[in-house]
Amino acid sequence: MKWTNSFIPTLKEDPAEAESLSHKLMIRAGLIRKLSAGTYNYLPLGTRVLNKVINIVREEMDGSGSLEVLLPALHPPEPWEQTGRLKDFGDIIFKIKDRSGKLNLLGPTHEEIITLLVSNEISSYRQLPVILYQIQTKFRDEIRPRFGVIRSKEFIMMDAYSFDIDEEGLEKSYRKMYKAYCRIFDRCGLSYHIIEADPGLMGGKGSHEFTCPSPAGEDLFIKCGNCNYSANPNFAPINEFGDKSSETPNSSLKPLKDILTPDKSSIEAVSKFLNVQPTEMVKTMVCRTPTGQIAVLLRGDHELNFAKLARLVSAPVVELSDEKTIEKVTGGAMGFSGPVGLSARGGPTGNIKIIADYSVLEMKNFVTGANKKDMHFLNVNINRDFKIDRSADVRIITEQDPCPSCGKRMLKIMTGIELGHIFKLGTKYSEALNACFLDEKGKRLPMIMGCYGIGVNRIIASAIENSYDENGIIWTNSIAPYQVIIISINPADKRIREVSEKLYQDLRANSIEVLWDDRDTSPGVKFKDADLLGIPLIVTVGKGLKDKVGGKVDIKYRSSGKKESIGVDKVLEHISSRVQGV
RNA sequence: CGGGGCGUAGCGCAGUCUGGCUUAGCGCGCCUGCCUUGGGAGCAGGAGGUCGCCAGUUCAAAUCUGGCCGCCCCGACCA
Repeated sequence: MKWTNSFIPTLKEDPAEAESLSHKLMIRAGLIRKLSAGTYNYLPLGTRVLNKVINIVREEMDGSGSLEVLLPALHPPEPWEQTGRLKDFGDIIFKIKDRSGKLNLLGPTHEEIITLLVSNEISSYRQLPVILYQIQTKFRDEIRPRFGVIRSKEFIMMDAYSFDIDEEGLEKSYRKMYKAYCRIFDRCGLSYHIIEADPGLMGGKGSHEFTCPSPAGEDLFIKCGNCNYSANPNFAPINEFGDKSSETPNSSLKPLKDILTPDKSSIEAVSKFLNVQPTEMVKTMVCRTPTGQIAVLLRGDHELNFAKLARLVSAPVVELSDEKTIEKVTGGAMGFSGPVGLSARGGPTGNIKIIADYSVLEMKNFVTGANKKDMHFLNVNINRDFKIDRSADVRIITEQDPCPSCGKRMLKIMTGIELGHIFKLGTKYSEALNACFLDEKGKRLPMIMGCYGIGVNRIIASAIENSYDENGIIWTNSIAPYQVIIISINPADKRIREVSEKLYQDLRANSIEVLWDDRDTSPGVKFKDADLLGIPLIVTVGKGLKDKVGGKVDIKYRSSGKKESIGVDKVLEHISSRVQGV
């Protein structure tokens, strides 16, 4: 492609609308332009990269034995009602009405639709297993789209779904996808972590996130510096009865005392006011479950992990109670809750359960709310001042905790971009939508499902977040929009034009993707744009042609910055050997 | 949805506090011509703006007031 025939609007300055690095560079290099918050136009260069990524995804999915399909983006609401997810997803789903007034959804994901399809068409164990995938636009009415294409309202997803006759089959399908995902991200040149994760709204029991570390990421994960264990903090168990840093060695139990704390309701405010550390305080969080209210006790500096709590009490969702309920349960104002006296109000072991995080067990003489406005207790102690129903691991892991896998205290909390997520679903959807098969004995059984998603647009943003310098993007060969860019220093010069043209045609004849910057503009502009675009090989045709020994052109490698001069007669072969085998 | 910020030419911004001194500016980009060609050249000429929208205050509004819309950031939320 000749630059003068293309449409590559580059910008000298950072756009005001962009904050994250990949977002700025994608706009500056002419890959994308915003249409509205959370929707983007892909320009020719961006589309080329997108297609490169899609091709890699498709090759690897096909290679894994999965079959490509294409499902509608427009969904009837009924299957979503059947699985309960119309309600669970809530406002995330775009809802539109057709001319007859019937509700339609824009698909945010396709478990329901694919399960319905398979349920109608597959009925025998002989037809299983099967893995179907598609590469298609998804719609999600995000609360806050951000970071350009990293979180947008409309995005391209590769979503795959496996159907098996038993758990063993699911395990095999899951491994296949796991491996295919690794190959896809490897080929795209991304660094990524594979993280044990919580299935969340998808349901099921077991999932892994593929996350690219980046400051523009919204996902937190923990990583062990010793054994490489990675997990979502919401998922990581804390295999320890307490945290040694909070031990109060041998201190005798001091007498319980109340103290006025006017308007000091947060841990931070009380900590300052009473001059005690948050680690010496216990916070009491009143939570609502389908079966009743729970008071959860946590050390002041810890955070409640709702997912763990939900699993503990076998509830689908656990939420914080509202202010009125809290006042009813504790008899005091919100922000001044505490465990002391709860027994009289239905605590152990009446209808209000008290659950203490393990770390609270080792605490002595701590501070809690007094269930009275503007009042706290000092020197509170378990068993002496109140009883608990049970202790458990219900908090979010911190960097100070031991690794769940190796036990060493070398955890780091990192941020990353979630590139892909794979789930073992089980029978949640097949049961709800009646996707069953007959086994060899003629017994009717629900199919065992897995689902697997990749954010295709996020691969592009992540690749840039992974690889750039102060001058622009540095593409890896496999997803670069072009392999080679030819800069003609002065296209009006006859010799330069002829040599450039011949090289351009020769490269094309050899199926090498080449962009020829044939613009009549000053050399600096072309060098800057070439760096900004990040094309791996930059070939400059200019004064090197006057070399005494014979005409030469210059090659610069974008990633290393290394330069070399090559004779005009050898340059085609030279470039071919660099570009092949990518 | 709560908090904060922004909206002036294709892009980046000044002007708004203190209404009139502007025919609404600057840099980049764009168009024409000349010139130049190894790291965002130079000279000359030129095009391009309902100052987000609506209403109000005023002799007078980019500037003050009210409402609305859009965009960005933080939070909550989210596969």
